[in-house]
Amino acid sequence: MDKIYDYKIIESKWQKYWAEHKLFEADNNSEKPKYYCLVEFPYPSGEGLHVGHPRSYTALDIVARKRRMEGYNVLYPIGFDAFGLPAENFAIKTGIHPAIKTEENIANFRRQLKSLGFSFDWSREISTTDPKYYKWTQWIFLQLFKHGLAYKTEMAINFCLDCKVGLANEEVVNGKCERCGGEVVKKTKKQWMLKITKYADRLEKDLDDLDYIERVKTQQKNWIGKSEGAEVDFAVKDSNEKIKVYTTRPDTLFGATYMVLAPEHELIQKLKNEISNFSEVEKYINDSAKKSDLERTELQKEKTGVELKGVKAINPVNNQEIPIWISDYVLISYGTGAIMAVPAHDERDYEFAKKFNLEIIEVITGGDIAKEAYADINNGQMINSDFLNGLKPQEAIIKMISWLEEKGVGKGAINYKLRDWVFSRQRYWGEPIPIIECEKCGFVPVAEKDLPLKLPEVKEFQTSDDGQSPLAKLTDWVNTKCPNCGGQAKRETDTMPQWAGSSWYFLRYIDPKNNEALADDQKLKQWLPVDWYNGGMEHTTLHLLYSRFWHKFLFDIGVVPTSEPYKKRTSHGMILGEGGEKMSKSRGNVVNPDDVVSEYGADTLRLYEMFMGPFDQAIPWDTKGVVGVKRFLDRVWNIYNADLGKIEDKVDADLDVLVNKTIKKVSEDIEAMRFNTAVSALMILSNKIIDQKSVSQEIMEKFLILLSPFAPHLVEELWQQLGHQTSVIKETWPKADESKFKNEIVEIAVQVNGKVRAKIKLAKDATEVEAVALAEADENIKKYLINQTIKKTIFVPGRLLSFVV
RNA sequence: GCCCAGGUGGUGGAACUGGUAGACACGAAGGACUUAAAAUCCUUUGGAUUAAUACUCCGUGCGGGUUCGAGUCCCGCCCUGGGCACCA
Repeated sequence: MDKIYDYKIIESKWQKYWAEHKLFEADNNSEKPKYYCLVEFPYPSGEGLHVGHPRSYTALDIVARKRRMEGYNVLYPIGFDAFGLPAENFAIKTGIHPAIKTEENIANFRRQLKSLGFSFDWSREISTTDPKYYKWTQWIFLQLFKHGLAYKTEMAINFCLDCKVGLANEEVVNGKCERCGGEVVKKTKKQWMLKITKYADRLEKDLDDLDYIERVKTQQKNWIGKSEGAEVDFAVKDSNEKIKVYTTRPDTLFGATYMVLAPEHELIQKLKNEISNFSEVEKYINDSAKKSDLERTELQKEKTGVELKGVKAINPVNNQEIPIWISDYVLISYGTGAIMAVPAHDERDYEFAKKFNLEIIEVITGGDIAKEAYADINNGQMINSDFLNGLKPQEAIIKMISWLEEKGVGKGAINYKLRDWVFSRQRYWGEPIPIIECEKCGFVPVAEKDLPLKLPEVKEFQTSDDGQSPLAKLTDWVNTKCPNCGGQAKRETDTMPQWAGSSWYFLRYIDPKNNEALADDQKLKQWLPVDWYNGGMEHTTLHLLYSRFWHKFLFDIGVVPTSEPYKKRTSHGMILGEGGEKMSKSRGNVVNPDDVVSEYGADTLRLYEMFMGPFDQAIPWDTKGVVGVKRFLDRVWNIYNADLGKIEDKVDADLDVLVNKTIKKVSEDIEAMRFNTAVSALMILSNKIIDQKSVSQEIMEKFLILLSPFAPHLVEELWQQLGHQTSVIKETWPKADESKFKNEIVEIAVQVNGKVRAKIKLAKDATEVEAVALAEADENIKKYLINQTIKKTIFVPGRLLSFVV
């Protein structure tokens, strides 16, 4: 009687076995080389695991399992990033404390993750909401504060009207809130900020030495937005004031015919008395302040502005008097908040100058400035530019910068688009910011011995209408003594953003129970850096950038031994709904992993997600494809348990060649994240075994080892059936014997004038002479070669033979 | 507008540094088993032509080019997805 592949029994049996034998626990005292695999820990939402999660987790599970068999001491941990809005919103609706809901969700996630058989080291599980964990999140914040990298400032921030919460620039997408899609307006608020800009240079430069996929590197570089140029001072006529501008095109200085200040520029108020039309100017300033980010970017069709009448600026290169305007196309937050306008060679300035009839002076040849601005920096030569005339723009830049420096009116300068990180949230479910504000002493950190500063209990979780955190209502908690002078003081009531806990979690896995330090020095040295980190593209400019920043800071103060956290970063594509659209409850196309596991088994789900398509690409879910993969596993089971094959003591040259090729292919594909073709290679091998009706024990074992990272439960069961007492994890990953397929018989193409006219079979390492002889004997080839002279013969061993006649 | 990916059968996708396009899988069609169905197994499956799974022709978004040979390289376009966006 055939034995049935009962995946439910098999999968729970082996999950239990792995846990009981602690097979996946990383060893802190091992002689083996270490390997640290990391996946982004999930936010434990109420909906449970998404089928997208296992895509990433299975991929690195495969890597982790392969590394163990290659003799590494592997750390593959998991935890939960559990602070955040959904649990809080649920609390607002139901009154159930976020901690309770979060605990429940984590339990569900843990169950789901375990049901998929990932080789996580569960003994190191962490949650960012655990006070023993966030003690160290707060501790890092205090170090940032002590080193002047955390500061509170009044500034215009992005404020989501729906969430009633301040947002980091990174969290605003197309003028809308990244999380809820609500309208985002500018609001002036006192906010805690982190000086990530201080690290802009290193965050960009150090990317070069990292093994990150190229897309991630370019996205981070674009976000950091480094640009090189010059700062130039323009004097204000009859005044001691100067207008400092940043430009990437100092070569065009002779073409600067007017200046534009951002409406928020401080100089406008200073020059109040000299500006004859100040009421008009003031009106413009107020109008643009009212605009939301969305309006300001949407209204980009028509430029607006007002001239500051009564004041003029002086162009330092030619002492020309030029008008000063204000306009909201100049941003206060970039560069110096003021520009020199060169309408002939900048599109925006051109548009503005045309609208307000301002002078346009061409200083580079090559364009037609009667029609449009000519911004090409690589062509043309300088004109109307005194000492720059005749130079190419790139040469002119160098000459101009040294001229500016010589005259003391400017210098070479670098600018970044990156802005400081808004770190306050007026929310309950986050880490309290451990700062006390004392009337006398200012901002005083909570003493390190008093950490963690626990999140107090509240009755209401709602942010107040004036945008205050729910903590602000707890007067007993808020009013406290200054740790410094003992006087009356108030606690900070804002909490940290969700990105805080995830900025360092990979360090805690290394030593998750340590209460004396965020992790032990020796252990950090043992495990860092993370060797391979996989996660979503959506975290490239948020989590990934933030955690690199924190890590660099921790490195600078001697807490961690490496300047970068992650050696290698890869990214998985999204899994879309069956119609090719994003999975969402409203579309009703959500696939629940629990259903797939119960209907087809964990091994099928894992294998399907690896097989469905290129790992880094977005792919729609296809239940039919799941069925196909399940059939494959059924057949593998039936090789031994039904009559599809026999295990025999035999030598089979064909299978021996194929198994060695498969070893090579699967090994290489896993490293290159080509899981789909690795699975296909395994299918080809199994089809061949079934085709031959029998297989030797040795080849079957090699096949099972190759399959084991993908479908570990099934393989463990079969491994046991083959007579083994220990887990397949204890085996050694096989090496391909390339000599086995060196002189395999292959079919090669014979071309005449580039067209395939015949196929011939010969040994892979056959010589050209042998190949030509065989080809010329072919009837069809004869037809093409008759009455022709062969001009040239091209032979690619193992591939093709080509005659040119 | 700029910066990344990408465009291959009915579908998801393969194709090493330019070397047999369509691996593997899904779907479909036909057959076997079955009282029947499901499951399973076998065969076929880019298009045209054909008795033929012989030969030939066409075929990797479009138009050119380089080459004995182009899905792959070069030039010029079109389209899709993602990122950035008045960043001076």
